Amino acid sequence: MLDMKYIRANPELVKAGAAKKRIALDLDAILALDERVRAGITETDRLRAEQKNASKSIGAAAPADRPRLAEEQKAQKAQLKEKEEELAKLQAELHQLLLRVPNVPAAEVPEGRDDSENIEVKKWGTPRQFDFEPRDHIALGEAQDWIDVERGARIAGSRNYFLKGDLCLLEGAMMRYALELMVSRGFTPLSVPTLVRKDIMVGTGYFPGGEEQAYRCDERDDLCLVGTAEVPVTALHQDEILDLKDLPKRYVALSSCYRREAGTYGKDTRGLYRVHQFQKVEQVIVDVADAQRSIEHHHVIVSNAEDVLQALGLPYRIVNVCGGDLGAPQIQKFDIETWMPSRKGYGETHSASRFHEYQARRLNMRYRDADGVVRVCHTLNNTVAASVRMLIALLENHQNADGTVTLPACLRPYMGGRERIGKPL
RNA sequence: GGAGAGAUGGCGGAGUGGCCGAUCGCGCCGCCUUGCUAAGGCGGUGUACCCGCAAGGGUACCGAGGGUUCGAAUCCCUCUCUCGCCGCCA
Repeated sequence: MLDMKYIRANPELVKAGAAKKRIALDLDAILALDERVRAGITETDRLRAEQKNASKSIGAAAPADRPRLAEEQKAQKAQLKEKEEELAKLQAELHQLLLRVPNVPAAEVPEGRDDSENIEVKKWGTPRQFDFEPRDHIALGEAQDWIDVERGARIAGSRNYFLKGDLCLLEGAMMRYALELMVSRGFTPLSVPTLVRKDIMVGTGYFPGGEEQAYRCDERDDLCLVGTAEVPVTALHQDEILDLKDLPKRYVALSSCYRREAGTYGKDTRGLYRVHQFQKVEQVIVDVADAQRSIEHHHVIVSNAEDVLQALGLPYRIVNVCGGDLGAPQIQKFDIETWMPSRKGYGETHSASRFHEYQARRLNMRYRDADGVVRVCHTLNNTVAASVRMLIALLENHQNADGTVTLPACLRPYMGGRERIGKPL
């Protein structure tokens, strides 16, 4: 959420930002409503002050006079109540509108309508030239009895799966490697709730707007399944005023992630590219409101992810996500796409976002700066390693002609020291 | 799931209808006293919003939301959370 004061001071910037993101926004309606709200506040404050003074003088008056004076206050009270109700309604309306005002994208975000216009900013590694006919991860996984999508679907519907045997272990190995790498870099590991209250979904910017993508248990329990550990981790310090000396906060969390994938029928139906549930290690940074420091953190969290991919020996590219493909909350986003032979292309495995105070303001997460002034934090996050999508890349890129898969050195300690998995087919 | 106790400022802890945005203590900040240290004295010390060029003024907030009242931290209702007890489950 943007600060109303900022919007008032920079309406053209906000409008241009929404336009760059291709998000419809009637800012003038918001500005007009804001005027009415402020006038309402001034008015109710004045009436309340009168009311308070009158009450005080009743308390000070002779007891005999009090009933008469109290009687006279009743009309005032009714008027105040009416104004208050009117104001509360306007404020609620304004708040709802503000929740939908998109964050202003950075100047370095490219113009563009959709992901086809994202700009590649880096490429690492060379897609492997196979001297045999490579299998895709499903063919390989089923032949090795590593993947069972049929029973997954029977038990939980389409886009659900079982991982078995060494692939199950490999998933754990990759998660553990990613987690430990981040811990070695000073990130605090967290085990987090994956069911969160609806206001946390609002606080992190997923609601309103993303309701269709979330599994919801809120009818009975007001809880939603998170699509990423970003949600509980970013919200960890909700409603807190943090000490400057404790910033930045660096967290890493492994969690299950749940996505409804509404509106993707017929898209990526083969294999495990698009699934309803997966494991992910996520990194989150909370720091002071300093644009330059946010940019530095952004680079760091991207390079953390790059280090994982490089250690895994997976070719990837980084794209600077264009305005039209950017979500409402982000200032800027870099997606990392990993080479997947079966797609004959790069598939998104990481998403590094910079928010400035958009999330922190909604979460009411602040800190006291060196001058003692309370300010709203900045937040960022990025994937470290995402299961299934990166398992696809691992299996497909590192497969051998005989159907075995060579393990990257960094994962071997987590796989009993083995160099490869799978039986010759 | 059942019966109970509690929730006040950074912390501790008063406060049972008007003099309470809240005594006091600790902590913290500033100044002062005192060779140093220890100790002491004085003053200050929440968040948000509105009006104002500013100085300043105003409003709200005592877990959350409603209610009673001219007036609520204080009375009533609902909810949440915390703590310990019983039951159930792991």
